[in-house]
Amino acid sequence: MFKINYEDKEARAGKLYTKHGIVETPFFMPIATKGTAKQVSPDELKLIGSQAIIANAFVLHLKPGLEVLNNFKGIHKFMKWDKTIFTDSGGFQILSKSFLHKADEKGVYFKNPFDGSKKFFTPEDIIDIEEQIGSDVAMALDFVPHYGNSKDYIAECTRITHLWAERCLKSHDAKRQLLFGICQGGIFKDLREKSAKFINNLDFDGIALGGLGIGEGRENMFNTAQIALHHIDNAKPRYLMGVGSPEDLIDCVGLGIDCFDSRFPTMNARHGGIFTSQGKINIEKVQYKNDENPLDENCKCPVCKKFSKAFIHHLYRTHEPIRDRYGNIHNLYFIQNLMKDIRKSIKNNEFNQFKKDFFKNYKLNKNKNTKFTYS
RNA sequence: GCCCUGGUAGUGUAGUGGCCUAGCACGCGAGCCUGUCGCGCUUGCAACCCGAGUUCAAAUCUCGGCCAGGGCG
Repeated sequence: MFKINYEDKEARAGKLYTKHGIVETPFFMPIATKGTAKQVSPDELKLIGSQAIIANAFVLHLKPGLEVLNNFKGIHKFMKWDKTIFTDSGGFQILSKSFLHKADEKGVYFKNPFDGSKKFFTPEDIIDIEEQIGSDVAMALDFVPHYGNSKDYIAECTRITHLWAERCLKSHDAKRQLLFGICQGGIFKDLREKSAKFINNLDFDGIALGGLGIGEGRENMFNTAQIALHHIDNAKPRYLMGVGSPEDLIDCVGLGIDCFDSRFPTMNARHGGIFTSQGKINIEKVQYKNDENPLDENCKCPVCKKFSKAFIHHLYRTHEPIRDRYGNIHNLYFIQNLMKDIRKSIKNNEFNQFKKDFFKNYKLNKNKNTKFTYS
């Protein structure tokens, strides 16, 4: 169940009710594909302000496997996270050469990257796995095309996504967990509209926008999200999968998105990219060698409370493993704090002013439309 | 004093006459990362100990010097 409590133009603040608690929206989920956020413990995630995380059903089904998870009566008790857990279906792994063997409208042939074995999964299989894992919110299996695939191909992926969506819904036990559907369509207006309408018309508990943030660039992403949102019920929670960066989160909340997840904060942290109120910096640069200030002057995270830029810089330069923890904790805290501020500003009807103030200080990267490819 | 061996980016190395405007790794600099298998990706910087020869052509061969390591006295 989802309830909107405040609206400020398109932006909304509300509550998503799940079996493991209420999630205040809009919110961001750290990624815990294998049942843990990289380098950060559940207790720390709570301190950081995370209300929910997202794990990966397909990956967990490979390791540790459903038998183990069933012995623990589900993922929550296994990983010791008693708040909300989403599970991604594995649809995104279709983009990955190391996972995908082939896919057609019957289902997906996934490779097990650990031992090379191939196995066929129907949408029903995936739903069954997600139910057994015991997440609070399951994601439907979708067929994610690469950015840059032909329109014909993307139309076909979208068609299959729709077939799968219906089958996921049909086989899903609504009493056990919430189920979100995912629209596709690439950045093609007609395909995206059609897909948003189709998924919206099914009885999902939430609607996700999939296949974005994969190289199309900010402008295409915003335009596409906006197009899709026109055809999605206002009352349903909207989830933009795979986003993202501080700047994208703010802008997308402004479009009316309630829910996000992304590896962006943690992946950046592992590569030296640190979020600050002035913009993203690379902590490995020499200019921080003697900098006694915290990573971000305005941050109250445990890392900023204690350490200097110079020390963190040193940890990165010397490849000390703990640098990943500090970087991840800071970046995740930065994002959770941002979401908290965003929620507050919506409640006070000051979202636009908040956004303006944020971008006054936050320097955007020069190259915003860099393409990258999954392998 | 004599003999041997070796001197290639900051470091470690590849290269024994033309394929070397010298390769690789680490380093240093710049950029990137968006439903994570990934301490990753892209790109730039930086060297043939010195001198004289041989040769159409030398990091590579010869001679002298300097330096380092080893052996003999």
